[in-house]
Amino acid sequence: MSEVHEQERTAGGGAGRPTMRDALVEAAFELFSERGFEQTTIDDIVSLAGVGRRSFFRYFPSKEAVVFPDHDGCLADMTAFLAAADPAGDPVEQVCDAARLVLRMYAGNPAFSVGRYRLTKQVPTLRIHELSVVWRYERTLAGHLRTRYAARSDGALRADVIAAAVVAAHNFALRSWLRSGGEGDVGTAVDEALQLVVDTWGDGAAGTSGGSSQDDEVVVMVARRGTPMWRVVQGVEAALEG
Amino acid sequence: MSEVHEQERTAGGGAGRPTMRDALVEAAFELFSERGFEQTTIDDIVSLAGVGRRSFFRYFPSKEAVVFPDHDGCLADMTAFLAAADPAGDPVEQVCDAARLVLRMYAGNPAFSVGRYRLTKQVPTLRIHELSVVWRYERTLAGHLRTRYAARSDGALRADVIAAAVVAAHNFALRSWLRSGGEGDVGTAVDEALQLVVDTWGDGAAGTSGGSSQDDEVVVMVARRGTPMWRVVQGVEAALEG
DNA sequence: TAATCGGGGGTACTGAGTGCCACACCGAGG
DNA sequence: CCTCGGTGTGGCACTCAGTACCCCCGATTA
Repeated sequence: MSEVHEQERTAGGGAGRPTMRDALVEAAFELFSERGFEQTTIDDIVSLAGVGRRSFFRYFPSKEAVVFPDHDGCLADMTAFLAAADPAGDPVEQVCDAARLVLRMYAGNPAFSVGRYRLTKQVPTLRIHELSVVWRYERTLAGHLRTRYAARSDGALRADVIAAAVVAAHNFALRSWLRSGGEGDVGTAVDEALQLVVDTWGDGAAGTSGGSSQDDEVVVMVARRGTPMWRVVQGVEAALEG
Repeated sequence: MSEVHEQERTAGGGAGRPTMRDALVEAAFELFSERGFEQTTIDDIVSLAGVGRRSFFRYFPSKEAVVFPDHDGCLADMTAFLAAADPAGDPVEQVCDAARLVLRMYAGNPAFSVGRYRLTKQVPTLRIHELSVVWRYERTLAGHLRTRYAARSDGALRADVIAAAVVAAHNFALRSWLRSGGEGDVGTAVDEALQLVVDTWGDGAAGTSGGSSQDDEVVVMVARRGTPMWRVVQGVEAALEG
């Protein structure tokens, strides 16, 4: 199911009819890659996707958001993962595993990730938007570490520093892989990078248990009446990916 | 001279007539604090400042940039500081000192910094813009560390991780101080926070020399014909602050 | 068939940001 | 004296992102 989900998210192909959200993402990337981000207007995207202009903003809060359609769901995944983490385990290992969730998302669609990287690298607006995405991941990791280090006097400081270090190490390996065009094994590269953080900040030798058992079959999405569509979709995506 | 510069930068007061840039910053903050950032239009700002609308964008590239009028100059200061750093010194200590340059800027105008913090905290657009500002600092620090760690096999990774850790520690102490309304000594708080980074990543016991001798009297600003005004201003500010 | 509800389309509007031109000022030179 | 080039500024018009509002259509229910 996870693979089908990934497929629908970016390519829109598969068995069923592609959703409007997928059609918008596909049309946007087609135009962005051929004529650039700033040279493409919302009207261009919606006319290619064959939908109304108003519908674009039902699924994406801004023009930049369509470039990162999967991060909202991944952030929710990370939050759920950390909430279910073993309270006795090494928190540094846990946030490293949480970061690996993001990596899996990138590695799941190498072509899409590399194309987005090339786009993001040369469009300042997208680079800034990506910063806000990364920032939310970092704050989520820091929040988890803060609760675990609550007993320490410098707990909050340690939490912020370790979260920043984990994100930096993760991004270092990820960007190196993206720069190479998606060649080689990202997984081990990220493992090596995160190892540096674990060696300096981790507990030392903790049991690598941390088993997470999520076996839910039914997904419930609760939202206020009037909630924008894109927020509902991200909630559903997050729930489905668990 | 540095103090006069700080004064002119935010309050516009002092001996000489306030520049147009200062008038715009002052008018913008007056309106932002009384009716909010999003409720204030560029027309409101320029009409209060008594200048034309077109002139605003001559000095600031966007509406958000007027909230951070001093960071461009501070970034140039940091770049110059690191370029003049002792090649034999502890690079971790050096980037910590570079981060202290940013702190000095905040501590130089507590009222302005606290007001901006309150504004930034509750306006998403400004929070994102601040992220891009912090990101440029972090990349500058990482660039310095990369050249110093070029010999190590994991030099680039270490550089990115340490830069992220320094920024996180710096921001931890700074935000705590800003949240308190500017009470207490930020300097020692940042020192304590950065000490955690130095203790884990620094050389251990290096000589605290790092003397920087900048005694230039003449400032030369070179720019292409047609360079936007705000870029020229940021260059001059950066040169004057050295 | 009428009523209701929710998703989608269309229209008009606000406001940020840009390009272009006109005007005012100022020093240099005929 | 007038002219010329350069520079800083204001004004006008334009594009486009994002939003508010209303209408249409299809599906469900009485």
